Amino acid sequence: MAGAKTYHKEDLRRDLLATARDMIAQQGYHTLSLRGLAQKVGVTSGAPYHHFSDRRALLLAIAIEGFEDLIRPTQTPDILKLPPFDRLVALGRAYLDFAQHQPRLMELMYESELTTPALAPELLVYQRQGSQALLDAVTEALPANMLNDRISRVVGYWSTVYGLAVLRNKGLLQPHEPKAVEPQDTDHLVIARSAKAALQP
Amino acid sequence: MAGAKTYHKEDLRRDLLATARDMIAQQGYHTLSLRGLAQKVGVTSGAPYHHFSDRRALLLAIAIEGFEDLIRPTQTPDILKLPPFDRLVALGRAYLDFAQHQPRLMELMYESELTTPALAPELLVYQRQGSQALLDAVTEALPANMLNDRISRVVGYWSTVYGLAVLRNKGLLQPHEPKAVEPQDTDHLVIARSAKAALQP
DNA sequence: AAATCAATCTAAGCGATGTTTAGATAACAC
DNA sequence: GTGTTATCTAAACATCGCTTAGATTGATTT
Repeated sequence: MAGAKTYHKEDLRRDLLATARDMIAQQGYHTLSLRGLAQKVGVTSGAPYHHFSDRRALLLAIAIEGFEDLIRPTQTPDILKLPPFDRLVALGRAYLDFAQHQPRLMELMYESELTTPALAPELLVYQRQGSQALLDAVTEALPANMLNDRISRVVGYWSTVYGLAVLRNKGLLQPHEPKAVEPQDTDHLVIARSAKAALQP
Repeated sequence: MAGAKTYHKEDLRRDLLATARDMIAQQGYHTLSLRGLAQKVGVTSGAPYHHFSDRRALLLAIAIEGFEDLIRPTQTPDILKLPPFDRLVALGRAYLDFAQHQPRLMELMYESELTTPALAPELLVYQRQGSQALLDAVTEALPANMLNDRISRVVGYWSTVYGLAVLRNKGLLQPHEPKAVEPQDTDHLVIARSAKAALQP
């Protein structure tokens, strides 16, 4: 009897994740309480502990879902078949799009107590995977005579993309700009320029 | 009788700030509890509320102290008298040095619940002030024929510096680098390159 | 100098939270 | 059907932020 109100919930774990994700998308992970979540799902406060060892584990699961959503588009044939330079620009834009549409999720993925001071080791893997496609594209786009300078160029491009994504969400990109040009309009300029800077001598 | 153990503490507010700053520097702001702090200072749990309206206010005071430490070196004559290009590189390095030496404080200043989702408006002023010297230097260093492209160049340089500072603290700059060149060694390379990229056509 | 007053602290408690435990209920295997 | 296991409820515990009432101190006033 799917959907009927039973004592046993059909799939409480999935309900918890989906509802928590919605709540986080609205008000951030800080204010999410397991008790409030349980109440919203219609279950007592002890029930979630049969599906997650603690609050941290639930947040971790949601963060990992977020990374999968972030990484998936970077592995499509559409992206992979692009020439290296076009690919790294496309990846940068994809990263920025994700950050712009899921700002609260980004906080959970990169700035939450899951990552600092004691990082969940599982999450570090995903954090690195999240930028790997970007880094590979820079390396592949580099002419052979610059490969020895590879690291600083990779670091430079990745830093620019991440900094741009985060600072925009924090509202720190228009400090006292009177004729405020929207950063969205300058994204591709910044990305293209830093991509060029990563490749040119 | 300074230092004598009196009922009235000499300057509890200062003690609380100093001790809290130490605790945050060690384990981050997440795990800081007012009760634990009060106990460490040797006072009951209600005492801090005579000096700070709530936990948030104490964290805010510490964050603001941090911004003052971050901003002060950017306003010295030594820095201000540098030519624009040298100045913006020096400012970038100063920013990175601060982040490297105070990683937990950086989290409080830029990634804590003070800043998201409901930002303390006082803090936004300091956050913007923290990058203002950087932005000014880029603008001043720009030749007249590029001023119309000013915003994207300023945004690009600031994003690179911030991204580099934060990603290094998160350990996200050496993903699977076998012969791991320390990011410290590439800082000036990255900064100099992004500074150049911000200025050149 | 004595009395008054405001500031600061303690002691105790409230409400909310994360988490655990014991026991009831439902789904399922045999 | 019977027994087993997973899942939920109900209740409780510890901790935390924060408030209140009252005690103690230092300063001010007279």
